[in-house]
Amino acid sequence: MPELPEVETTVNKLKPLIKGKRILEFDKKILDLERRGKAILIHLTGNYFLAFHQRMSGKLLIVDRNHHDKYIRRRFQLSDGKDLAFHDVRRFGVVWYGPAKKVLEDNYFKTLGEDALSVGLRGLKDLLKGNNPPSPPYFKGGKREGIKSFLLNQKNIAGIGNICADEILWKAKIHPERQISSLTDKEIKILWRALRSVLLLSIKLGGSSMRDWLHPGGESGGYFEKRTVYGREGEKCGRCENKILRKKIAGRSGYFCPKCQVV
DNA sequence: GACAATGTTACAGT
DNA sequence: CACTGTAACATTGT
Repeated sequence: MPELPEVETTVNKLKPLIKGKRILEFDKKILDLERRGKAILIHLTGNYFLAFHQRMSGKLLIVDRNHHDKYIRRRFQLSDGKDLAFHDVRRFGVVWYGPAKKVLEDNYFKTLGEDALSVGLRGLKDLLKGNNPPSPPYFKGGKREGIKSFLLNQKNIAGIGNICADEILWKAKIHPERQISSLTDKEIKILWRALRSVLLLSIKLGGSSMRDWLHPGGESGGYFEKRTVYGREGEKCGRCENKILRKKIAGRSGYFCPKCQVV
């Protein structure tokens, strides 16, 4: 499911394909693209934004104008003759269009925490310990909350989804239900490093193409094959002889090694 | 029918 | 009261 690495990949791949082109129906030119959390923001002339959240099954594709598909929910004709298409089987995806200010007033953007790739070790520590200002204005982390639930909450840190959370926690050897208040400074440092390495490796490999997620040009990403725990219930842990468990945590499927991930 | 997924909201429980 | 966890919701292919 599109998480930070997939959205980052989408933006990176889409940028050279559409930057500078015009969107005919809006009569606006595409100035730039950026990722914010798991959303894609397209900056248009006139201080307008076109933005997307892929949620579960959304994909942004560049397609020929005569190419049709029942799951293309929205399409935008570009000045180069191609179409930018929002393909979304599950219809959970969100499309925003309007003045930049209006779009950013949407609850999703308004409550988004600091980006997972921008958070420094210091920042992560402050978040987990509830230090400093009410860090992000909509910060939701509590003392006894489990670490996975904390990482998945976009109001705390933006961009981490279910796959990345499990991969990060396995790498850091931390149990997903570990209470955040019990994490030592040393563990937080390991967690921060694991967070960065998982996200950066996934971006390098073009994200996870599980189910049918694709890059705008139709290529698939290579991270899903490299994953260590997600979806690997019953398989052997990559570090010890134990089997990967699956348990419902924070309302999602959680995969982890009960032996080397410390509660 | 159950399930998988995201992110928001409502609500029961501590 | 403040904080937690859980369930429900939007949807549809498997």
